[in-house]
Amino acid sequence: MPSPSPASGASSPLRDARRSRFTYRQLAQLATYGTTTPLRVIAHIDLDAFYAQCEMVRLGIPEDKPLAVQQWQGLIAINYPARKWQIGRHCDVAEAKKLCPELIAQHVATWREGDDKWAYRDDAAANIATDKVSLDPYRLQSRKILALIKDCLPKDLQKVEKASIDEVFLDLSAQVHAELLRRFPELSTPPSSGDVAEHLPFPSAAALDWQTDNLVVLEEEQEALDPDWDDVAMLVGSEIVRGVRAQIRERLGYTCSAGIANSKLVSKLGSAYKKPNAQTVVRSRAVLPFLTGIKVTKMRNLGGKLGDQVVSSFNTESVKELRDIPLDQIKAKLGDETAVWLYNTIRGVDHSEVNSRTQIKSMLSAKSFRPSINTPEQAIKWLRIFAGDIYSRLVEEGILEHKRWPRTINLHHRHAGQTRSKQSPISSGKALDEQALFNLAKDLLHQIMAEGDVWPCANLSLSVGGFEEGVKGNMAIGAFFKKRDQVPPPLRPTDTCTIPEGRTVEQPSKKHRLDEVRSIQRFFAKRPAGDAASLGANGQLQVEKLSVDDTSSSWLDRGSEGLDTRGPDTRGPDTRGPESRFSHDTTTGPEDSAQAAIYACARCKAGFSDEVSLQSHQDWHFAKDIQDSECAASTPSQQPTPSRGHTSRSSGPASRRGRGGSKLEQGQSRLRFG
DNA sequence: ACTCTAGCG
DNA sequence: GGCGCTAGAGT
Repeated sequence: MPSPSPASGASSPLRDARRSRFTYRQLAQLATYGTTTPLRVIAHIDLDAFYAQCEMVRLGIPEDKPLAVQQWQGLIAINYPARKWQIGRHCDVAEAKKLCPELIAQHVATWREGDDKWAYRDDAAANIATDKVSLDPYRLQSRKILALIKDCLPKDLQKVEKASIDEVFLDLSAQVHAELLRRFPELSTPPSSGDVAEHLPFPSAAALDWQTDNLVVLEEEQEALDPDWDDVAMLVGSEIVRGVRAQIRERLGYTCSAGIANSKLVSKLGSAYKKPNAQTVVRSRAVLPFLTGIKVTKMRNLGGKLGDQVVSSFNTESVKELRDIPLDQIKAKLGDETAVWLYNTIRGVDHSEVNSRTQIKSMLSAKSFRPSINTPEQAIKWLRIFAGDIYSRLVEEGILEHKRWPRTINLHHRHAGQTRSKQSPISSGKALDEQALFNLAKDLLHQIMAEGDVWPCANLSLSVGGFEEGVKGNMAIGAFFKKRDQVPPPLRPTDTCTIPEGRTVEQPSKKHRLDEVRSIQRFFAKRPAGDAASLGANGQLQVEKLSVDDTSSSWLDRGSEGLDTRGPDTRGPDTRGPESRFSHDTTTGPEDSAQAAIYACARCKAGFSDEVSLQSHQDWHFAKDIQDSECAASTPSQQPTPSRGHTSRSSGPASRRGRGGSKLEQGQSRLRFG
């Protein structure tokens, strides 16, 4: 059927059998990180046995050697070679050594009373009474990895959420969007009808090369469907992630696992699917079959009591069976909000946003006392250690440069099973040093002591929180979140701004279309030719045109510079002693390039220094308009709505605790490759 | 300001 | 199973 003439029955030019399922609008929404577009690409990256890897790298231990990280007599991380010996987190050191005599059990670093820095000590395990564990070495590595990840992605097209010390979410939508336009110029042609509801032409690529990715195996019928844009988008995302993982491996020596999917929910399950050192793609057509093989308690936010409640309410932990339960029945058990959330979750529907926030909100330093301590003098010694710990972390947060400032300090105390706390404000006016923190902590302790029984004390913790962003000489907040008639900030590419509806979008602007192109080239230019060919590598010309002066050093020549937001030399106590092999490239902050604005946006008056920036800014308006036009339809799907108000009944035992350690249990779909 | 619960690794 | 950590709701 070479004739390009009208699809027969369908009459509408918008719906044609030879057209994509997806519309121009849905494509455009990628550029603004719209959370409901089916083309969205989210990745979850999870470092393999992170603490253990940190020690392997630090100590220069060959990666096939079994190693575990020890905390007192227990183990808090076990690398994959050691897991072959059945060593798990439930083991203590003695048991583990019995299972595997060659096991290297490396104790975590500790702070020690009377010492002002943490250190790795041979005798730490024997000094539980005087030492407190320090996770600083891992935080430091976590930062470096995060910085590298950000460095691998185009500055203005990245959205990175630090989910924990060893996990990140990436929203790759905008980058994938740019790459799709580059590879498939036909996507840049406006819809012939002029209506963004028109369906896209079908992708010109016939077969997709998934390389080493794991794909969920599907029924033939499903697999036989031609790839549509969601598959292509996913493939591009997967290539990006493979590149990021390769960099982490090459530059820092860490392996990680990744999941690529349409949502945070599914991408996280994907990264856990195959470990270590692998990545799993869950295409949208594979979501339901994929989830079918997964226990409901493995899903995000269902690992705790809520999950137990679900299981006991419906007498199954199978996602497949839960899907057969009508919404009303779920509502009856869990309350409306939670029910709707669950109903969507077990269908892989999750529109939660990737927050481009890599900053922590509070920090805590704590110690459990075994045995309990009994005097103020003892407590005060610990407060000094806590203060030192927290201070060094505050320095890393940029407290010296007033980048971030904690508003409150809090002391918790446990006595006779009861916990009490006191908190007080931290003045933002005066200097905050270790001594000041210590003094505040002592005050709080005195308040607690004045109010009741304190001894014996089983636990003390000091925390600071309520961080505010830099105040001094920094107009960030006021400038960006001021007026109702919100305009996109003209000069800062990665900041978010709220638009009137209260949603946030990121606005690409300024010189960064160029960075973007460059950075995409990084990924695809140095790839074996076969790879791009499978997708039909067009769009090259366009890139050539855009990638003008590439005078700056190639990313390959750079370390993680320019990304870490710390100022120079704000490191904690780190490289100490010969055993410490973490390297610490000192980094410089991002430079501000103030530019003269000679091009103005007609719509919002934002100024730009060159035509390309202006164009890219107008693209943003275009995409945002489309997103806005979609507002009514979009559900602001959210958190699990922790069954607060209506939990009521039978929060019964359920005592599920599946904790079996088996990872790929029951009927999960098999994987096609390795 | 303070307490409590939850979730995760 | 405990510990260290973070977040957020309720009051």
